[in-house]
Amino acid sequence: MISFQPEVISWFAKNQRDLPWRKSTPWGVMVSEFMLQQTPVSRVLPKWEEWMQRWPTASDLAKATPAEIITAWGRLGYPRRALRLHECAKVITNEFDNQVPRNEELLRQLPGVGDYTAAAIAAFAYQERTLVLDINIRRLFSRAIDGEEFPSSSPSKVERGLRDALIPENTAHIWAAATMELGALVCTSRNPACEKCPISTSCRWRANGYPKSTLKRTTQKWHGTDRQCRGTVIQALRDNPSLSVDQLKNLWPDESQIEKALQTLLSDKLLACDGVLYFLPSA
DNA sequence: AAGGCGGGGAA
DNA sequence: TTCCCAGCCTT
Repeated sequence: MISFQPEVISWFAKNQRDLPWRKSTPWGVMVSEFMLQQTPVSRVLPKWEEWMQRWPTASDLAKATPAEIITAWGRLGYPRRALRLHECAKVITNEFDNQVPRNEELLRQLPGVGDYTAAAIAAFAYQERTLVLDINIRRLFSRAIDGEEFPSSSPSKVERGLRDALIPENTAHIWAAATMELGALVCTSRNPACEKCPISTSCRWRANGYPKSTLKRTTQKWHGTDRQCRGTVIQALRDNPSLSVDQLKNLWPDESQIEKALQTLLSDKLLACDGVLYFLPSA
């Protein structure tokens, strides 16, 4: 049944991108995985270089302040990832002798590390045999094997079992990187480049005539008023980092929404001190 | 199982 | 405008 592994591996050997975290330390791998959660490679590249220069190991980052870290995170998005990575750095420094854990179950306990990230770090930093299922890999298999345009919203037990059975014995980490790369560069979400695909002749989705997915797309982002209110606060603080809470309340008709927005923002990108709010990226 | 969380670039 | 991105965490 599984005869397409050699094609994928040799395609990867010839076509893989030269990504800096592929020849970095385990900590470098970990930083990249956090930055890459829901963020495209192209936007992560410069920021990763900057962080590795500034904080080469976990203990270096552990010494930084949240304000410095959020500032350095800049506009990568989902700033809570930066704070969770900071927490990871402290745990690694204090409990793991400044070494990123190799064990998947141990990694999984760290803040901000879910099933994917734990498997990815173990595989890419330590060449462990883990089941790596990111959106690229899931989409590739969904099409090639299941004949479905898109995978379900999250991996089921059945999916995990089927994909696990495909992992080669001694080169699991290469298999993970190769399938991920194929999904990212060829078997893309929109306009896949099937003419460049090394396994197109055995692709079930292609054989079936590329049926459109009937599955409901994953959560549509909706910019509700809560979100707009937060955006207003952030913009105001970018211009003037020392606005007080009272001044902010004049920016929005509904005072309670401002309070709600601040409650959300205070957990990651704002700091409060003596009734004045500081927007960390400009601190 | 569903919904929230950022931001920028491509379609 | 909508869609997409090497997900995670809390109801």
